[in-house]
Amino acid sequence: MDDQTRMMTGLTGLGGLPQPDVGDPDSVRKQQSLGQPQQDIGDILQQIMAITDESLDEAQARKHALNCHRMKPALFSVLCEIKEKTVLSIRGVQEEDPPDPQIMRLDNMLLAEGVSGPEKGGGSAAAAAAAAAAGGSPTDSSIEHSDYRAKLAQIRQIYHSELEKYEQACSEFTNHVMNLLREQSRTRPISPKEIERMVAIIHRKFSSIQMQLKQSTCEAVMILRSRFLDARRKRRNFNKQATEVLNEYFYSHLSNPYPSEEAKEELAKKCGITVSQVSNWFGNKRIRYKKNIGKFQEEANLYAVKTAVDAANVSAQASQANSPATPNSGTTCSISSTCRGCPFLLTGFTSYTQVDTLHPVTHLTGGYEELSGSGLYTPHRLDANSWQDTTNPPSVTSPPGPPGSVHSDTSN
DNA sequence: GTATATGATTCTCA
DNA sequence: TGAGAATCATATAC
Repeated sequence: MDDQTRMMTGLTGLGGLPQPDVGDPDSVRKQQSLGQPQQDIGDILQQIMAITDESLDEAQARKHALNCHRMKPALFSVLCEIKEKTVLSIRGVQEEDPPDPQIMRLDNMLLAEGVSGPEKGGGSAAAAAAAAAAGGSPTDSSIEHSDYRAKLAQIRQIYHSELEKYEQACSEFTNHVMNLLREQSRTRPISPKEIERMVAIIHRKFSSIQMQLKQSTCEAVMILRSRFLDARRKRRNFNKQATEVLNEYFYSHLSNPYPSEEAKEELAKKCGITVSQVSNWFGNKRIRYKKNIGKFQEEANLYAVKTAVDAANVSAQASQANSPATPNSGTTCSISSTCRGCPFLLTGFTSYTQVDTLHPVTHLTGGYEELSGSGLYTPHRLDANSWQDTTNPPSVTSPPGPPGSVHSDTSN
């Protein structure tokens, strides 16, 4: 007799079903000789199906009868035997799966974006960094920042609530299956290892749902991020005063318009923009100036005149303030606020004004040049080694500004 | 609506 | 890493 037949014949006698006594080998033989095993199986299945419609009490009673059946130990041992054989085929399944790389990627991303993990940092930090890079007015940045944070918090909330539901459903189903298995373990051999494996299978099934949840959350974050980044691309022109400050610096350092980090910071502060925006501005300005010097001549003239007028005003104030005996005793540079502190002497500057208003740009190169060791400084003249003639920024060859000067062309 | 100006981004290079 | 160069995308002027 094969295992299945043994099992089935064993089952026919269980549960108080109206079957011949299977405990009696003669009876079984009689049955088989009658050629009715197929019919019996059909009947048994019918009866099993009917069990679901029976009342709980009846089912309990049958279960009790089954547990107390004198054939139970025999059936159990048969099942154990079958199990012993079949367990070999499922051994491979028992090996632990490595963590799904896709889930790991999603987890890392959600963590980095601040959706999972601790509430602080992550996304808000990313938003802060992005907002800082966005530039514009601080108010705008903070509005965008808070908007981003609010939306991210919303995503986070939905994610956690869905995750909670998922975990609850998963644990409920697992418990249910475990209870069923425990229950069944009274009538068939189920090892704790098997229960564990079953739980793992359930978790695997559920993890695909979890993956979907994580994936859609990531997508939502990506969409939010791209919208936020798109918003960053929305360009706003700097205000007039900021542009003037930058232009003043640029044209007054035309021989070497590469502000140092300190100068950039100072300019950024003065203009109400970020240091990277200052860098962008100078990068764009240098390229565009170089490409079309002619076009910028007018602008250069404008700033030359402006700086000359400013300087004249400063000199007038200085001569009023200073002793009449020393009319040219070193006023500070007024080309731009960033130049203040440079001993841009009136003599040098007067000549600068006269020359450059008559012959602009070609002579107006900004920066300071020491007059043959005299200690007096005049604006630089454009020379062959100037940045405008080379692809790369000039090496640090321009004359150093006076001590304490903030000019980058003298310090970098 | 089109041309131009301009701030930002991306890529390459030293 | 900073700069040049090309390019994108938007603002602004007409």
